[in-house]
Amino acid sequence: MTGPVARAAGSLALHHRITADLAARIRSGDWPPGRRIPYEHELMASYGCARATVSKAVQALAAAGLVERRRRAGTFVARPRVQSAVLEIPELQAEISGRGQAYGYELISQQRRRLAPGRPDEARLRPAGAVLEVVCRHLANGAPFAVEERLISLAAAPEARSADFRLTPPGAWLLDHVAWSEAEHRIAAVAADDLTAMRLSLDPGRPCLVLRRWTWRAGEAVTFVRQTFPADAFELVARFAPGGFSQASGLPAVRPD
Amino acid sequence: MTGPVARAAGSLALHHRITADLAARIRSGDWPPGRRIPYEHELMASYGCARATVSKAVQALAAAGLVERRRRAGTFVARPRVQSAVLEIPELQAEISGRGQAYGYELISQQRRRLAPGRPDEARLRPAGAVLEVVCRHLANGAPFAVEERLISLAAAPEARSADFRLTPPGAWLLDHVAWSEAEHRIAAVAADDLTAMRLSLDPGRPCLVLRRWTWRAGEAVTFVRQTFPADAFELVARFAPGGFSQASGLPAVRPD
DNA sequence: AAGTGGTCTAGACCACAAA
DNA sequence: TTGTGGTCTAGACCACTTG
Repeated sequence: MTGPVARAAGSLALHHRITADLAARIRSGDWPPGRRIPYEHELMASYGCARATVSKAVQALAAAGLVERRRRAGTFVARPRVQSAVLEIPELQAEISGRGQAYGYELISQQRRRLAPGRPDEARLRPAGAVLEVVCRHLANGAPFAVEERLISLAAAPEARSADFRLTPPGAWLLDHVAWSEAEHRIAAVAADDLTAMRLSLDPGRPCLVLRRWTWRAGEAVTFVRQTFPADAFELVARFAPGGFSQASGLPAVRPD
Repeated sequence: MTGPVARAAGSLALHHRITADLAARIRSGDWPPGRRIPYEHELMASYGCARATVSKAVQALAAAGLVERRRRAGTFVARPRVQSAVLEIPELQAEISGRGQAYGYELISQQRRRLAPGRPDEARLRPAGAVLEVVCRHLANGAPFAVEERLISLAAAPEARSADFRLTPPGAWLLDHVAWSEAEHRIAAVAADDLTAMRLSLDPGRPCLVLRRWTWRAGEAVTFVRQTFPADAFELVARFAPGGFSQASGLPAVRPD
């Protein structure tokens, strides 16, 4: 019995406080992917509360995908996925291979430079910071599939200084070197400019899909990437179902085309 | 004291079973938006379990956005949002008004017809069903902003038979007449064909962003819509943050541009 | 004022996977 | 075998909001 509900200082429910505490340690990179977080009974002791309370807190992390729980083993920081299931923006290599096509990659240029504060896209990265600029090209069955222009903040990811992107696409490299993060995507249609058209073997003015993505870690911008696809080569898919609760009726067969 | 964990028949945890039960009633339209669902103590009696169990089940629905809970009032089926926060595809009227522009709407045509099984986009709707086809145009400050071609399955939404879309955009009408649903979006870039170019006051061949959306209710396709935007008029935004737990560090100022 | 949902506890049994 | 997380209970106090 009892349980006078020790109302925490911040007027925030205790289990919310615990969730936020743990999430902060994960997002900051303090607890890297794969690391085991404390057992529930340890968190009970740390926070001085019942097991149901810490359990609720950690289950919220699991529902958000930040951790994975395994019986008898413990709870571990999850490896970041490229995307949630809602907006599928796969790694291009996996996407092309999944189509049964041969994937090709070509580095076009790689250089250090300073940000151009005049460009609004770049302004979201740390102002006046040094960045690594990588321009590359993805091929499917030998045909240009996408051009990628990427900036990596060297302040946020100093390991990139010594990275070599001649063989490894920068997206794949970052997946292994940047912990959990927030991201924003912007998707637009544009007419190919002369340079892009040349790189994609298109006529200038032809429509292209442009995907821009900013990625932050702990509030600091890590990378900005702009990928340009020929209009007929790529289509983004986003599924949305409220609450993934098993529905006996079965989902529609959403696989044609 | 007791609590032998009455393992349910389906080998599914009781709170999961309850969540699925309630979600099914909501998605089927059995409980329409705004309807109050049973109080927790009523669910306790129905399922013969402790309050914590039904509470966990209903809180899962709330987390998924299917219901809204108000103290002292009860728990109510939420009105479907156009989109989750992850992929923001707002109603065009709200989007344009939000920019401080004048919104305009024009119906181009409205007619009943049968599905054309040859078109793969349409094939996802119930085969051989009768549909209402609505073509319309959205304007911002008097300039064409988007053309919309929509099919509404009359088998799934018979009320549409008597709807009048001369003044009301079909999207807004559907929001009030179709309950919770699943959706899929496909986003692509295309060159404007002659008809679309004329309707958007563009030169043929100019790039456009095309958004296609299929919506299902209880496994049955309700509507398909194809919206075409001039490339410079529209940009889709998708944010992704793992778990929206308050992070004391604060999110980056993601509002420039 | 009354009743809802929000939270917390102390204890218990269980399934399961790792050691 | 052991200990983790998964689940459930019976009871309690509280905040908030609505009638």
